[in-house]
Amino acid sequence: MERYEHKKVEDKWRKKWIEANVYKTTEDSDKEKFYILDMFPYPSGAGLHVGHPKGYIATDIISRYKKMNNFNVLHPMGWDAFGLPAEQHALKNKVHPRIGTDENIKTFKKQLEKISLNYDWEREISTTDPEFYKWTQWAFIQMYKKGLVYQSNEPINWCPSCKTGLANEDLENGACERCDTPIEKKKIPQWVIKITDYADRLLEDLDKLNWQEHIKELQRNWIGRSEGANISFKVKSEKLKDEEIEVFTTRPDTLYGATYMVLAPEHELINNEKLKIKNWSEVVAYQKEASKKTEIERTAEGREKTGVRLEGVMAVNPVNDEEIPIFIADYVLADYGTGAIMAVPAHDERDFEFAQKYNIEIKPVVLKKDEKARSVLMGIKNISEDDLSKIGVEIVEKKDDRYHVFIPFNKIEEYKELIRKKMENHFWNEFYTGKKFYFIFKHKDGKIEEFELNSDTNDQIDAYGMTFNDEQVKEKPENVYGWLAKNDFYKELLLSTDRGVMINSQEFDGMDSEEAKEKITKKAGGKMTTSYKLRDWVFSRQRYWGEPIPLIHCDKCGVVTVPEDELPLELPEVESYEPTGTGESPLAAIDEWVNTTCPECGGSAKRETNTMPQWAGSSWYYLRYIDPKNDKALVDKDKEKYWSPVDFYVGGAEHATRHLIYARFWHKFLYDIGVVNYDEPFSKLQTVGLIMAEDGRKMSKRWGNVINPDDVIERFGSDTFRLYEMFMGPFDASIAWSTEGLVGPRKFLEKIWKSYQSGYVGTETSENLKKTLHKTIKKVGEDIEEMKYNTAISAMMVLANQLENEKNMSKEDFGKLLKILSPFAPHMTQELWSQMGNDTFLVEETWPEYDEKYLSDDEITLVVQVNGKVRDKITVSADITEDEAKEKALESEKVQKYIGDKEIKKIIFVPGKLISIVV
RNA sequence: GCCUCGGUGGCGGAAUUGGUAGACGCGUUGGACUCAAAAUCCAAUGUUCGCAAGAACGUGAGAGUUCAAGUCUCUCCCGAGGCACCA
Repeated sequence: MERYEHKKVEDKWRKKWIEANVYKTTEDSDKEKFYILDMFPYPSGAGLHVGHPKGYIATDIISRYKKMNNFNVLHPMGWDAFGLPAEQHALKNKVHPRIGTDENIKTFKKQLEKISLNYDWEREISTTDPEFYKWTQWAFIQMYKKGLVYQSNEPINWCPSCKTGLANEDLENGACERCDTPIEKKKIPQWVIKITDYADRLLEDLDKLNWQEHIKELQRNWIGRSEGANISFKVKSEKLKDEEIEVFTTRPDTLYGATYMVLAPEHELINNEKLKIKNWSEVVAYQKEASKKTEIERTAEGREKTGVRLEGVMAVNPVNDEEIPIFIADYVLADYGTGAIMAVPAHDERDFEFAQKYNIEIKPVVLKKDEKARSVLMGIKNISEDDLSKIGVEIVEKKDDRYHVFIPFNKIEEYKELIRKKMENHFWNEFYTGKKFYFIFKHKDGKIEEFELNSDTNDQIDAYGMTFNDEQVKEKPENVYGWLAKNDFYKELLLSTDRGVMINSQEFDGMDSEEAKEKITKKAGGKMTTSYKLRDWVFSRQRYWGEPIPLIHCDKCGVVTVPEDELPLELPEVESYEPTGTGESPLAAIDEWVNTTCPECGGSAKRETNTMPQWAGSSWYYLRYIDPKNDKALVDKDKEKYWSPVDFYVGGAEHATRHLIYARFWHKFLYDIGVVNYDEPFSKLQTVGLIMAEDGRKMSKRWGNVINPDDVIERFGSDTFRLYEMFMGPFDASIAWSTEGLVGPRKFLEKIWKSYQSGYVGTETSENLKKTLHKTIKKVGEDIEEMKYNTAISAMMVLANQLENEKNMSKEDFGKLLKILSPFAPHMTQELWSQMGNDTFLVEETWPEYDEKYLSDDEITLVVQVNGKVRDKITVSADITEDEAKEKALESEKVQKYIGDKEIKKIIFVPGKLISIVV
């Protein structure tokens, strides 16, 4: 009997497939297309580890499956090869980054070929290839022409270790995503792309994508849309009359509670000399301090808020003309909203903290809706607990001289009556009715006065409150809500961030706060607007190994784009790739490249020396596979129409808010200028789970726990490797590698090999085995479509086990088995297929159909439950009627034992499943 | 703090969407073959009690709905990922 030697089998077929060019994608086909794509890798020096191919194997399986189902499949691969590691390597070894990059690509490709992934290598691309990045530059120029690119001098995120500016997406907790170095703010001129112009579309179009909900949610959060209002406050100082500051707020309903205003330290108005800020030096000192801080220092958890008041300047609240102080504080961010806020300490935790520190008034304007009325009850000498419980009042806290109580809404009148009768003289009681506060004053002589708290009664209540406490009446009355909020029992109602009922807000009192939002905004002369967390895309990098930005600076004409017929603008050779760290790229040192002529006026001009971020090429690479050699256009329109969009995109979840946002943006732009026919690039997205090391940690050179696929393939074979990675568990789960675990899939392959070599094939297939076979055909097809490979493989294992037991199968049926296994284990199945006398390639064969008649069983096992517990299992024919089933179930001795002489109350029959008897 | 997933044997994981919990694989134990070992094959393998037949318990914890809950509802605990001074 011939032994299964994986090496021999796999080498043989790998060679034959390449010779026969079976993976080539044919154009102009009448077949339905299917574009399946992997996120292309960065070819690192370390080569592949076993985690990389997991996604590639999955797409390979789908690709083969779709081909066998008569689809025209596009399944390409390429290289995302610009980036820092190649440059770092070049610096260290004094070779051009291109050399290292090319070597790495070669290694990666060799490794991938060993797995026999059916990529059409004729469509291979690399982002570093000038013929490719020509079109990255071209798209950038189109964006520039459409006004989507602007130069910014705002301070940007700067990584002092990578010596380059970074986009918001490149940060992780305030540090560089690559090297973990804390980010500094640095002022250097930057090219920025207005991705925020697309924020709404990026958000809304998520709804039409067939992506995992969890990834869409990440994008929604990243875009971070919030509805709110822009409202202007007049600014007053000695000299200044007409200046205004606009704030952004999501809570315009709380405008009456705005007791101060805060500007970001970088806010431009501060530098307006007319403000006549009296403590100018203090303000400047604070600005300086703030600019020095790293992102991490600024946002460190638990950090106390700081700020400086602008002395001699006040803002005027547009709805009640109240003058409020203005502060600068770094808890307000310059680049979100308008860089200025109205601070409402009563309904915002940060403002509350700041107000407490700087002793600013806290004025509640929204009363939280509560389930119960509540009160702090004093003067209780004559009030017994019994008195209270009789009318349903619940004591939540008891102190010597007071109760904190909840009052049912329908007992409020009884409660009032009790207070009037039994509260001691010279006390008052206030309680919250669910909508407002109500006061009952009992004077020394027993006279009773009652008030609802509102702006008319506020002063009177405040005055009574004072005299009852034997204090002097104040000259200026206080806000009663303010002193009520000092009591913790009321604080949670008055100082909450929830929606509720308006109070303390003149004509809006009593209104629902949601409803008040728009009305108060209107009264304030503001307008409803939307703000986003998403920032514009900082697009300049001060490094060498990236696409040169195709712009020219001319003294006369300003910034001019490089003429399109001069593209690609190639990276020049340079002596030193070393980043300068000054904010200039290494390209700035090459005079003969930098100095050029202006394409508009012909005068002398200088080239832009920054390069593009690594995300540029990957934002559109998937389009180039459709038409990789086209030198007239980014992609041919007809070809694009046929192949786009990508039907299935597979890659790591870590790209959810980076690559996948940039690519969607880039694609929408290309759609807007008519280059592509669809406004979303990837209709279905599936994320791959990580493969962890055997020790449960991430695979990393640092831990020395990396598993190289070459070693695995050498020992177990590529087919086993492929099967194992798919069998490990759910595709998107991250699971630890187990070398022991490889034995299972290997044994499974050997079982099938042996079944053939032992002569089990060629005779009859039993009825039973036929049933399993057809059920398996159905299941494997369905599971592939849903990427449930682990269960597909286990179903085939069941089939193989049964074949081994029965030792008989027809040639035709065994062929079907080989076909459904072939996407998973292409080499061994192909060898057996050929040994059976076939001279075709399995990948070019047709996927077998299952026969409905084998899917249902004639006899089934019916579970019999008594009171919900399984007591017996009876074998019956599949089409048994309810009455027959009941009769049979009751005949069972075991069942009778549990029924005994008890009365049968109910019998439930679930066809094909169970019968449940309730006694 | 907020958002999104998860929690099932010694381990990776199944479970037709409310209907036999633990498929399939690994590991472990026993047996066959062998001078022996490896490989292979057969059998057992959730826990507890029991010689056995069998019984009870069992899907993070607690309650609830139901004839029936891993699956639905509520409360809580733990873990992973993401966001985080975003007004």
